[in-house]
Amino acid sequence: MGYKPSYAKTVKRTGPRDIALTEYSSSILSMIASGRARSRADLARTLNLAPSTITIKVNELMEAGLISESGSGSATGGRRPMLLELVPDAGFILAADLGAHHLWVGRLNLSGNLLASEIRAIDINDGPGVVLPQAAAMMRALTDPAVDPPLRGVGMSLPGPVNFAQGALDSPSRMRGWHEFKVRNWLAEEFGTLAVVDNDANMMALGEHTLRQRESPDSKVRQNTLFLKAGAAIGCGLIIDGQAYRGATGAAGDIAHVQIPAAGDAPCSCGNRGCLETVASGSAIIRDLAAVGIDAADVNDVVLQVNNGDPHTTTRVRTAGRILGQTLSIVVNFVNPDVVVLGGGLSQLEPYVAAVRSQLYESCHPLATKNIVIEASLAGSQAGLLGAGQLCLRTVLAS
Amino acid sequence: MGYKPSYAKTVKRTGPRDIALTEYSSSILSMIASGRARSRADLARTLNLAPSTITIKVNELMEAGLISESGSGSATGGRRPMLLELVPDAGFILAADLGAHHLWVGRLNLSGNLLASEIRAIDINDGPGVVLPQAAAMMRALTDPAVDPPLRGVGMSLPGPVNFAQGALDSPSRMRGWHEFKVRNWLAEEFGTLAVVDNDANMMALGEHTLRQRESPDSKVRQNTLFLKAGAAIGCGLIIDGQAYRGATGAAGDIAHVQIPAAGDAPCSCGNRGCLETVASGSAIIRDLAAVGIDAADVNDVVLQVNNGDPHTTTRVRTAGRILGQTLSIVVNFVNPDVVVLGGGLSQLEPYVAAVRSQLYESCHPLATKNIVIEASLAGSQAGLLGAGQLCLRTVLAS
DNA sequence: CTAACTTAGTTCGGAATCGAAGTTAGTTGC
DNA sequence: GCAACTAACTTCGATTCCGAACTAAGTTAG
Repeated sequence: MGYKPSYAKTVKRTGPRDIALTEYSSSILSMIASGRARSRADLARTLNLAPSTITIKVNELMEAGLISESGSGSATGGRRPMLLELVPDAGFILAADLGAHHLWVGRLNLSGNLLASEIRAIDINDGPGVVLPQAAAMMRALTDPAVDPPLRGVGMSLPGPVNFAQGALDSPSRMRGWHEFKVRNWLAEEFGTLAVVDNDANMMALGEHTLRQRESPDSKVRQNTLFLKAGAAIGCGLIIDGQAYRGATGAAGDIAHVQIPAAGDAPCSCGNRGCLETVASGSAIIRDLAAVGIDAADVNDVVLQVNNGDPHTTTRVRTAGRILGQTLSIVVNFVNPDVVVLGGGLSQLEPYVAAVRSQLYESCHPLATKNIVIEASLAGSQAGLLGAGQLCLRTVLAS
Repeated sequence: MGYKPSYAKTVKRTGPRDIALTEYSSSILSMIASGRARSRADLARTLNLAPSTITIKVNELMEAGLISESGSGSATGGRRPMLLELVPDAGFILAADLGAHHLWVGRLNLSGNLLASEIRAIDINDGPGVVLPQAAAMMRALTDPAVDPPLRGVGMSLPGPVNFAQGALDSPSRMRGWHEFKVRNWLAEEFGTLAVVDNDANMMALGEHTLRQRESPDSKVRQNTLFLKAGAAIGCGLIIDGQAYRGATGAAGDIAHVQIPAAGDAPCSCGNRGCLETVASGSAIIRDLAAVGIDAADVNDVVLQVNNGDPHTTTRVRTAGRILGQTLSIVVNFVNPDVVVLGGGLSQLEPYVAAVRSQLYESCHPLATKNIVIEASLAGSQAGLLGAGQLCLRTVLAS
């Protein structure tokens, strides 16, 4: 056979009608799905293609039943654009957000909208042999083979360091039995479809970023987002140029296990001592509250107590925010993002967000905070599920 | 009028022969100049174009006198590639590396090779009105209008935070008179050509990265480089995907003014207290040595003393390296680069490099140091000049 | 040393993309 | 409420770029 061009540009695609689509067709689908472009003119700008080319491609995709027009947008001094969307029932995506103690699954249409979801308490330490079949069953419960459009892919968010290329966790702490278990392959075989897995912070970052892009498609310049997940644990996801940045070995975004002076030599789940996570995370707060006789089972309890005005808890949360802000400022200085988003359970607390924000403004170089936006997550607890769906969607549409 | 396509693909280019070159022609020139591709087959892979297209483009460029074949490379199991290079005298580039106390200028051919250079002591605090004309005169001294090929561009490395879009410094400490002075515009007007300026750490990072790419064109995967410049001051440049990463406001890479415990509340030139730079920089070492009666005028003196085996200085240098390594580990964990390069005067000292390296291995997450390379700069003191030339070259060839 | 394989580069017809000019449909300012 | 402007989208001929098949020139294994 010999000649296998890596620059191949023509791909076959199965869909409502089998039709040959060119390279750019999948980019177009990706752009529409992720909200990076909403009209033909948008597409021409974003993909750097001639408007005439876009017309042809869009017509092909519409004839193939993959996209459709969905009314017109608002004018900006000229003719108003025709908005485009993926035909919602040309297929669907299943997504799962796996935490230490919860399993949240959802179903999304090809526009990346969450249509249904289900949550259940689990113990991650039961290992993949128990947890993954549970997840699969819950996801299947959201489908009905008799009437469903085709399943296009499955995405899963995992609460530990993920080797993205392998589709597996790499030495996660507090996740017995998961080390190097090929989660992605398992999902792909189980559902007989494309699957993607990534670290929860990355997924949440992507989910949040996509949501923000859709909310304000005008401000297309804000493409560098730093997402900090502060729940029971601390994690960080980075979006550079609209895409998840994973670094050389997929470890990028680690910030929880930085040694900080305020932590003294408190032992950390990672095996080291004095990590940020032993002071600024939800677990650390809960531990410290227990020491003074205040009972909180999980981060939600902490949130409740602060909302009820408990002064001790509020002070502790504020301290955690300030310390996190100090460490985060190093990273913000270095990465110089457009947006810093605070997610995870603690981000629901205004005192926490305020503490992080003010500490960032104090500790960062003025140039780094010049036009920065520091806000709590818009996606909230859905961020992980949305991100897992979004990453899956992008992968599906790009393949 | 009216229709100004931003996706325009056909550009005119002045050269030995005026000829219309397509979009890809400039990419080809860039790739060859930066060493990212050395043969037609390389170009096809790197640019994701069909080999046939490359043939056509390369022939055009050769007819236009911009590139030429330069012998054949070594075979890897098949026919050996014909190496391509920019015709050295189709033009040249001037570069300048400006420091607090030195001004180093150089002349490069279109292959990015340094052909001649000149260094002089200056005082940056004389301001742009004095220093820039000096620089221009020194650069002119490297040219001979009678016999030279055309000057294609000028690049300058600046020792402070640069707003890249503006081409000016933004609130540099210890650089009286430079704030918001439009250095790039000044150079462009002075030489009547394209000009680029950037922060010294970014320039050095690019110079080093380019050099490494040429040394081992086989390992094309190492595209994420973190370059740490440790001289009198500390700076950091980041190469992501082969290109300088500057962040939202051009402030990316700042690491010198992180507050660290070891610094206590030592005052820093930035106005804050307790910055990394007050402990781990060359200036800090010189200051501390003076306090115990050891005289060192600049970083070179420190280097000499360590090489002469002065135990006190060596210990101090090792301490600086360890402290730097601690802070750097936060960034290395977060960015997860393929390569960490140590540059600047202190990087000539094996004890310094060893201290940083061992501290990084100790403090970083194992996943982040899995395949990492931590080395002293190959470009050495030329890094800044090479980088300034390289960035200029890339800009020229891409325009 | 030959056969099988691998990699580099070329040729040429056909398909994909472009660019200019035009149409449609708004906004803005007087 | 009209003229001038701006933006979105389409049409169609001209051009570019691709892909398959080919030549060229090496390596490897028996």
